[in-house]
Amino acid sequence: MQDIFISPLSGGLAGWVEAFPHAKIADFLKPNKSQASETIVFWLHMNADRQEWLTKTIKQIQQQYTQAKIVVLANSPNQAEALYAMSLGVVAYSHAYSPAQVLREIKTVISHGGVWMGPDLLKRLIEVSSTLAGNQAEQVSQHLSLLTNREKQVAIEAAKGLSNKEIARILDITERTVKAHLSASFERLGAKDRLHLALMLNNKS
Amino acid sequence: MQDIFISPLSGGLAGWVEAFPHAKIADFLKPNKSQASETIVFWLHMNADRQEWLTKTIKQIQQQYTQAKIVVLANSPNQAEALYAMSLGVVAYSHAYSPAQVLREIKTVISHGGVWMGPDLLKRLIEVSSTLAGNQAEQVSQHLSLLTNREKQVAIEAAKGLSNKEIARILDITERTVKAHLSASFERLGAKDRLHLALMLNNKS
DNA sequence: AAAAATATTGGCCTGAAGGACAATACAGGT
DNA sequence: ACCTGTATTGTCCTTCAGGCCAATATTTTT
Repeated sequence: MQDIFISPLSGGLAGWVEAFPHAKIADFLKPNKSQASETIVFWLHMNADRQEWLTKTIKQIQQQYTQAKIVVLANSPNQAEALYAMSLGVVAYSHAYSPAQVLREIKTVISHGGVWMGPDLLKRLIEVSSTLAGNQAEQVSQHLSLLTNREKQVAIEAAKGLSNKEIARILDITERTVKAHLSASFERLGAKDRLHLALMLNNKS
Repeated sequence: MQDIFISPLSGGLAGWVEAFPHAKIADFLKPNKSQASETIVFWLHMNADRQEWLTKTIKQIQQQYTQAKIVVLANSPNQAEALYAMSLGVVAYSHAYSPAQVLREIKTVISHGGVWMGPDLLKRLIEVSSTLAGNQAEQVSQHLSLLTNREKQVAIEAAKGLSNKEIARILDITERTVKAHLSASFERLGAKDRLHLALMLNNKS
């Protein structure tokens, strides 16, 4: 799992380098040419005056890397910004000057499908939500994080209602392979068949 | 890091044992005599009719073990219960029959300070908190109005993921009749199979 | 270097799903 | 009485899904 830090500070912050000596550090998002199957963690260094940049960058990443996990490291963390970032699909939000140890913890958490946020933020989220009746929009499930890349692709197509044969065609693999990935997906997600899988991925369970 | 499962089912569920062969399984919380400094993960097996028990047990754990992480594994997960549990300080909420793999993921996440919850719940938390506004009534699909009463009943069950046989049993009709109603439903709604029907009735297409 | 996942494909088999082609019974409206 | 829509069930048949038995190559992790 590769780490890419994006920060206006060339060289990044000391804690980052300490935590991930082999990470790439850039000052802007480079176009994704290679169709890497590997999951990439993007660490976005957020400054109060760069909200527009944050929005744009997150969207770009999500377009170019379906597998990416995005972390926002804020110079001046605040709940509003955290909420905003997480509503865009960011899976962790922390202080830019978090020590290396914390950064590594964050990485462990998100790479196993978890979410990382400060205790205050979590509490706030829960308090507010407990009192309100909410709605839900569309976004694909984080169940997907439990699947491997290929399984994910197959599962997504299956959840759209495609047959194994159709999936095989568009992914250019054998129908047999589709079955294998699907069976593995059922196992991992605890779904009993493709319909249950679809319900899960469509936020119905 | 020690794992303690608390479940009314002696022996616990298979997935737990598979995930954590060395965990203790009890049917009630034992008093803590030793002042262990080690972090303990408590996995509470929740049943719909035991909310009182859940509340009491969580409070006891928090009193006796300052370091404890508490996970709730629910037989019938739902958002309300999840919100309630997390408002008590639970750091993960999942299905009781989650596969071993998921349980291990959860443990990894929480033991590194993360929070684990279903994608629905997270999304709901964020949405509600960030918008704080408009809700939207639970609109049952308008598709259903195209069906006759009996077809409707059958279609709804099918959309939950039940098999023809199961539907036949709960509606007390023959499996053949279920098929007839389903075929009629497909015809009327223009669905090509039960999965598409499910997607339609779940407002996904 | 060794071990563990992941991606790929094969064949075989069972059971479920859904279409084709029916029949019967009952309700309500014309 | 007659027609129409609904509800019910039957048999036969084909296709598909998914489990079980694998094996192999590549990648990732330890």
